[in-house]
Amino acid sequence: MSTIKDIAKHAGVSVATVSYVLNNNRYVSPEKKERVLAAIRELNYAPNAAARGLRARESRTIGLIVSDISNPFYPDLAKGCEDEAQKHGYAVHMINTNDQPERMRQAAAQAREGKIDGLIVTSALEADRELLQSLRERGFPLVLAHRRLEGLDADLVESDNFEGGLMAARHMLRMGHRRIAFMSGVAGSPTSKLREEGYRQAMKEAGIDVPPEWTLSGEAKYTASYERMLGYADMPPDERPTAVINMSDVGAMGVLDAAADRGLRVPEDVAVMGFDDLFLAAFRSVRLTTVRIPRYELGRRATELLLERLSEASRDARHVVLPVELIVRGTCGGEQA
Amino acid sequence: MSTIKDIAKHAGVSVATVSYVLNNNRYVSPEKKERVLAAIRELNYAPNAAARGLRARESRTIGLIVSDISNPFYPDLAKGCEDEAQKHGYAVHMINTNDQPERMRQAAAQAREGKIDGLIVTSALEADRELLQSLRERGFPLVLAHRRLEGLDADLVESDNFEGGLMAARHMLRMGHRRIAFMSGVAGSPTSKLREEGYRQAMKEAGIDVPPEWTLSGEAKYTASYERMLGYADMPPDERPTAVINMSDVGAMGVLDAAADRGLRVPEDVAVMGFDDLFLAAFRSVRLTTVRIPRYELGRRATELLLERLSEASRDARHVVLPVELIVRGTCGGEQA
DNA sequence: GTGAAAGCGCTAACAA
DNA sequence: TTGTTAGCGCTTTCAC
Repeated sequence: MSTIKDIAKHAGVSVATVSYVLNNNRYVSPEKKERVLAAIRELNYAPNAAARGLRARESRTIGLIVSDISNPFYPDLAKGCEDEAQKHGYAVHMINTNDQPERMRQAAAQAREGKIDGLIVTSALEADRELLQSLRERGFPLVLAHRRLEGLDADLVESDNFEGGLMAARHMLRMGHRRIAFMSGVAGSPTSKLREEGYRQAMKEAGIDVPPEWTLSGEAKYTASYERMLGYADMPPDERPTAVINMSDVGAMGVLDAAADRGLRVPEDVAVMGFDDLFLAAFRSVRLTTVRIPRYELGRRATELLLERLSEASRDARHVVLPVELIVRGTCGGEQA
Repeated sequence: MSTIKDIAKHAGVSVATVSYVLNNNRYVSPEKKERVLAAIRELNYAPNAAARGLRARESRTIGLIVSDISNPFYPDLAKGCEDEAQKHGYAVHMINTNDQPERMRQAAAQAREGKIDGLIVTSALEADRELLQSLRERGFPLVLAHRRLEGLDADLVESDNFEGGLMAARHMLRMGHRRIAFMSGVAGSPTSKLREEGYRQAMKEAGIDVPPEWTLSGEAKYTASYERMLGYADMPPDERPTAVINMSDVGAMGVLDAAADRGLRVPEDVAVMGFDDLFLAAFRSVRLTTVRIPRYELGRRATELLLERLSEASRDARHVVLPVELIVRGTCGGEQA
C-alpha cells in the first residue's frame, strides 16, 4: 500500500500539500492539485484509517450491541442503524452479546480502546447498568434503543409501549371481548411492564377487573407462549380468556398454534394479537393483528442521536418515543376488506 | 483517556517497560510488573487501538458484506461470523449493500484504508466480480460465503447445493410424485443453478422428462412464489405439478398460502418443500419439509478460513462445501411420528 | 532487565 | 502558496 509520502514524491510536492488536497482545506494551485490527484489515481492510494484515527482521536465507527441478531426483531433495527451511519461516513461494529455480561464487557473495552466512538445498546439488561453507567461517567457517548434503563443518564429511543398496550387492549374491547389475557414478557422488563400498564389502563376504563391468571409472564418466545396458551385452552369455556395479547409476533404464533391444536377457532373462539409486525405476520395463512413496532426507525433514530452527540458539545439526555401502530388483520376479526 | 506515558510516569518506569508487561513479551521484574499493573488498574487504562493498528498495520477487524441483514437468511450467518471472530479477538464490521454496487465500492475503500483486514462476502453478485478480483489481485484476504463467483481466485464456503436439489427431488420421488416442479431463483444465480442441476439429475434417474413450465425462475420471495403457485393451481388437475420445491422457506410459505387460497390440500393435493430451515418452518401450523442450509456454520467457517488466511502466508484458494440436511416435516407427507 | 528513541501514516501549526 | 516538522500512542531495536 502506498502512503502519503509516496504520493508526495510521485507528484513532486510535500506531504502537507497532499494532505491539503486530500482534505480540501487549504488553497492549492490547480497544477499541483492535478498532479496530486493524478498520483493518487495512479498509485491507487487511500489514506490510512489508523493513522488518521490516531491523529484525530476518532475511529468514525459506532458500536451496535444486540443480544442476538438472529432474533427477528433486531435485523431491521440493525439495518436502520447501518443505513444512517453509512450516510454520515460511519461504519458499524456489530456486537452480539448473546446476553452474556462478558460480551458487554468486551464492548466496553472496545470503547476504551477507541475502536468505537459511541455505542448503541439495544435491549439493555438491568445487569448491564453498572457498566453502562461507568461508560457514561467517563463521558462516552451512549444511546439506549428499544429498552430503557431507569435512571441511566443516556439518550433513549423507544417505541410507545404504554400506548401499544393500551391500543391492543382497546381493540380487543372494541371487538366485544371482556376476558382479555395479556401474556407479558420476562418479569421486570420495562418494555413489558409499560405495555402491561397500557393494557391495565384500558381494562380499568372498561371497568374490568384483571385476575392474576390473565397476566402470566414468561418468555415471549414461541414455545413458552404455546404452553401458556395450552393452559388457557384447558380452562372451562366460560372462564377461559376469549382474547390473548402476546408481547411478540413469534409468541403470538405459538398462541395461534396452541389454539389450533386444541381445536379453538381464531378469531371465533379466541382472538389473538401480537407485537412487532414481523414479515411473517403478513403471510396470508397468518394474517396476524398486531402492534407494529418501528424497528428500522428505532435503529435509525438511535444512530441519528448518537451522531449528533458525537458532533456536539455535551447536552442533556434526550428521550424520543416513536409512535406504534395498530395493524388490523384477521386474528381478531374486524378485518377490512 | 490515559496513555502509556501516564502509566509509565505513574509506575515510575519507562514506556517500554509498560509495553512489555502489556504484551507480556519480555521479562520484567515482579516488582515493576506489579507497579505497572497497579497503575493500569488505577487509571483504567486501555491501549489505544488506532496507535496499535498503525504500528502493527492491522485493525483486527473483519468486514462482513451481506446484501440485506433483514433477509432472515443472513442473521444466523452473521452470528456465526461474529462468534468466531470474537473468539479470536477480532471485531466484525457489518456492511449491508442492499444490492447497490456503490455500497460494495465503499466496502472496498474500507479495505484499502486498512479499516478491515479481510472481507467475507456473502451472496456475491456477478456485478461485483471486477471489484472483488481487483481486491484479490492486491492480495487482500477475501472469502466468499454462500454464493460462488466462478473463476474468482478466493476462498469459498458454500453448502452442497447440488446435493440439496438432488435430495429434495429424490424425496418427492420417494413420496410417489412424478410431476415435480422446481421454482428456481433469479436466473443466473449459481446457487439456484446448482440446486436445479441436482433436481434434474434426480428426475433423469427416475426417467422423467422435465417440461419448461416445471422450472420457472423468479425471485425466491413470498409474493413471487405465491404467484407462481397460483399459476400451477390453475392448471388442469392432470397436468398440474403434484409437488413443488421452492428455493427458500419464505418462498415455500408463499406456495403454501397460494395452495390454501385455491383450496388445494397439502400434502394431499400438492406437496411442498423449501430450502433453508428457518425458524418458521418448525411452527406447528407450518411444519415445512425443507433442506436445511447450515447458515451459522457457513458464517463460522468462512470466518475461520479468513482468519487462517490472515495469519498464514499466501496459500491456494480453498473450497469448502458444507453438507445440507433433509428435514422431513409435514408438507410432503411421510412425517415421522 | 530496562530505557531511549525511531518510526508507523497522517494533520496542522508555523515558517518561509 | 507551499514546505518542514512535531506529535498523535504504541512497539521494538539497540544500547547500556
